Amino acid sequence: MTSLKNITAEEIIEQLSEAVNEHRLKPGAKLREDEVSEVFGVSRTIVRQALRAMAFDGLLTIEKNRGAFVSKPTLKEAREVFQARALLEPSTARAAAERTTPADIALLEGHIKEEHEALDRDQSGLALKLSGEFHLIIARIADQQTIEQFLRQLISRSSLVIACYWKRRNALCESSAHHNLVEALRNHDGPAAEDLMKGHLLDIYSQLDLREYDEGSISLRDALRR
Amino acid sequence: MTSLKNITAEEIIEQLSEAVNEHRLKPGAKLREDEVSEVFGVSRTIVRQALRAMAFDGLLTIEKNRGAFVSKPTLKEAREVFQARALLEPSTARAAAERTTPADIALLEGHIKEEHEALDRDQSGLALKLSGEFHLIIARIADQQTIEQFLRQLISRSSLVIACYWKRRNALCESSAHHNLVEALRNHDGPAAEDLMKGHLLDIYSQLDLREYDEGSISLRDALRR
DNA sequence: TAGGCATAAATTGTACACAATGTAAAGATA
DNA sequence: TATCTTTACATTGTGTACAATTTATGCCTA
Repeated sequence: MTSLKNITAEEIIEQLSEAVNEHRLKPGAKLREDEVSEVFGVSRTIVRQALRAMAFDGLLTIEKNRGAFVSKPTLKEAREVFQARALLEPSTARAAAERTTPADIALLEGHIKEEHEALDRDQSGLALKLSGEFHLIIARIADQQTIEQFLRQLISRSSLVIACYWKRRNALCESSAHHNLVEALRNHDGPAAEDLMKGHLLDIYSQLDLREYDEGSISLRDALRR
Repeated sequence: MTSLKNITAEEIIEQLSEAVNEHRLKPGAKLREDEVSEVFGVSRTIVRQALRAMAFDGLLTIEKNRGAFVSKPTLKEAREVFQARALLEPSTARAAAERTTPADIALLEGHIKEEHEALDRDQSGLALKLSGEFHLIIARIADQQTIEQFLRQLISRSSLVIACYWKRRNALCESSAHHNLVEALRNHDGPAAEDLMKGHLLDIYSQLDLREYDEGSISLRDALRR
């Protein structure tokens, strides 16, 4: 797959991040340094760089002397991720609408097509990754690199949130939200794009099961006695 | 100052970040690994961890094989930083207003007092750092850790922007913006807090000199002939 | 003297060895 | 048998040596 020479830390980050975003690596999974270094054929030094970088993005959690694990967002973090997205993305969509070019439209439509194909093949992980990329492209169209970087983190974390809190496990629903957004962008209709994005995020949020539950050790005792 | 034993990467990050935020380390300054490791009495391994972490926050820029430099924001980055803050901070201030406790008010007022004292002593770097922390405290009051982390980055970068693009060099103006914000928080007046924050950010932004300028070698020739 | 080339010095990048820590297994004691 | 202790193993953390690269220096030539 990857040519065996000179794998950089960035390439490892890329591949591991993709695996997390596609739910091939699930929250809680441990990434042993030796294992990763063998897989990619590099020294632990490079692997450590990659793991630390991913920890900065919130994808991994590094526990001292214990190792790197795919992050498990808490309920609070899950809510915060979508609250932050709700602040950043609608305005960004509006800004994008005012700058969208025909080439951008073509790119977005190609992306939507790939999403549909992935869903048809029951590759829900791939579809989820593509769906996240769709949001990133909008930030790129808006030509907002700073916001794009924050969104990259937030969207990756959203993938973790979905892995942990999605209501109906195997049903990643097909919606026309992305299609409608592209229409608004094509028409350079900023306010519409903003509203659609706002609604789209609320829609995703509403499909998460973010009810409180007991995490305390007291309920553990109860759970074990049946 | 710091006890000489077991300095961690986090402590180095803390101290170097503070130096950048207070403009003791200016944009473009180089941080040699050997030098830093001698100053803190640790090995290069630890220093590299710290430098990389700061690069993730945008405080430093690491150029391959050349080293770590305090970042110089471009005009575009400067604008983006304040555009991002404009999206995040007003809403956060409103949320904070609804949760502010008397203890929070006391903390904020103490902070403002320190700011004034620093300005009176012409410690503009210190005043700037304190001013940034004020904004962070509001995010903390709002109990939004995710946004707080983004803001931490944005505020540090704002410090770099101010170092590069502030109109009147030695005049960091005393304003009542922070005081007015505290009043809104004390009254649990969310909408007022939101508006005040919006205006405050615009105010800072307007004091930056973000006009386009020629960076090409052509204008250099002109600049030298007088 | 200015420019370019070769060499030497300084600095960063990487691999690896060893130390520190955590984890699992085996044994002892009640 | 259950629990605690001890021991061995596995894994991460850090310092250091060396390689790769950049930067500075001196020399040569036109």
